[in-house]
Amino acid sequence: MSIDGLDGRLIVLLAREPRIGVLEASRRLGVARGTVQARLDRLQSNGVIRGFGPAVDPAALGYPVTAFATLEIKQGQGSDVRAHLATVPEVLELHTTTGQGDMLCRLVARSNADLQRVIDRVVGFEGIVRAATAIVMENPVPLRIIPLVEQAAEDSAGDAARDSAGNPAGEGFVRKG
Amino acid sequence: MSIDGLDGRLIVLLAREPRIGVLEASRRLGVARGTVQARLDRLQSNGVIRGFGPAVDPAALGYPVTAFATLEIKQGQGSDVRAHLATVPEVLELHTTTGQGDMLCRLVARSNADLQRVIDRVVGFEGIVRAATAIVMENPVPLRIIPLVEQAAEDSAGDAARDSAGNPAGEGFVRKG
DNA sequence: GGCTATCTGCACAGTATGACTACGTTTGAT
DNA sequence: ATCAAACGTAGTCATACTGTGCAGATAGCC
Repeated sequence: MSIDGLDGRLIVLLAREPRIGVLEASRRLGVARGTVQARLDRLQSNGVIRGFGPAVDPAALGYPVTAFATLEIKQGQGSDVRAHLATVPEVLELHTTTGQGDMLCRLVARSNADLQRVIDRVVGFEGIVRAATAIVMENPVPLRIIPLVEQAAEDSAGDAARDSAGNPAGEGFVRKG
Repeated sequence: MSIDGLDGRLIVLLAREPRIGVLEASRRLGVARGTVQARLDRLQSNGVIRGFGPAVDPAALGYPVTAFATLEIKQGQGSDVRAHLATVPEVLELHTTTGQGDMLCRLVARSNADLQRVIDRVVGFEGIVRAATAIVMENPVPLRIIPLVEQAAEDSAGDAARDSAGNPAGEGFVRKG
C-alpha cells in the first residue's frame, strides 16, 4: 500500500519521460531491469499506477473553457442525476461532496457561449434544484502528482530500517561497481 | 486543431489499452503502421496528446481523502498565494475562477484528521481571507476524456467532405481486403 | 493537367521485451 | 544459531516492436 524510495523515483521518472522503456528506466535508476519490471508489476497490481493512458488536453481538442459547477440535488434524486451527468460528454468528472447532498462537477465547453449550452444540458434535469458555476480563468497548478509521490516515498523512508531498498542515499545497495 | 474519426478511434483505443504499441494499434484500426505513427506524432505536436505518463491513484498512495477548497484571496495577493499553494504536495491542482478573485483547489489527505493539517497549511498564509472546504464522498464520474474525444471526432466528421480520413462509416477508405 | 497531402506496403537494422535461471543478501521466525 | 521467504542482480534466450526510408496509389485542390 505504500511506496519506497525506488518506487517513488521510478514513478517520477516515468512521469517526466513517459517514452522511456523498462530497460532505459533501469539504467537511469541504477538497478537491474528485472527489478524495474517487478516494481512496475507490483505498482500496477497495487493500483498505485492505474495505467499509462494518453493525457488528452481538452483545450487542444477545441474545448478551451473549463468550469466547475456546484449542484444542489433534490432529496433522493442523486442516482438519477449521476446517470444523467454521465451521459454528458462535457462533464469530465463528478463528485458528491459534503454539504446538503451537493455535487461538484468539472465541465468543459467550446466557448463561453457554448458553456451556456452545456450548463443548460447539465441542469436540464428534474432532480437538480440549483447550480452555481465558476468559470476557470487560470490554472496556476495543473493536475499533478509528482510532489505527492515524492512525499509518499519520503514518508516511507522513515520506516527505512525495515527496508534496505528504501535507500534514501540512493547508492547504498549498489554492491558492485 | 481538431481531430477526425481515425484520430478519435486511436485515442480511445490507447486510452482503453495503453499497453499496445503502434503496430498493434495499426492492426486494430485497420490502417498501416506508418499512418498510426504519423497520427500519433501529429497529435502529440498539436498538444492534443500531452504524454503517456502513469496515472497514479492518490488513494493507493495512502491519500484516500479528496476535498475541494474554495479560497477567497486578498486583493493583489494572488501570485503569492499561488506560489504558496504550489509548494504544498497535497494540492493536486489549483484554478483561479470567476467570482471575486477566488481560487478553487483540489486537495488530498491521509485521513479526515490529516485533512485538517493540510487545510491549516493551505490557509496558513496571509493572503487568504477565507476558505470553504467540501470533502468528496463519492466519485460517480472519475476524470474521463473518452466521451469528449468521441464527440470531438464526430463533430469533425460533419466537415468530412474535406477529409476522406474522417471516415464516419469506419470502413470506406480500406481499399484492399 | 499538375500539385500536394495522405495512406499503403515493404524493407532494414537496432533494440526492447517477457520469461527464465542461478545466486547472494536481508529480514524475520523458529 | 539456523532456516525459509522475499528481494535484487546478472545473465541468457527467442520473439517482437521501433524508427526510418522508400516507391506507388489515391483523393482533393488550383
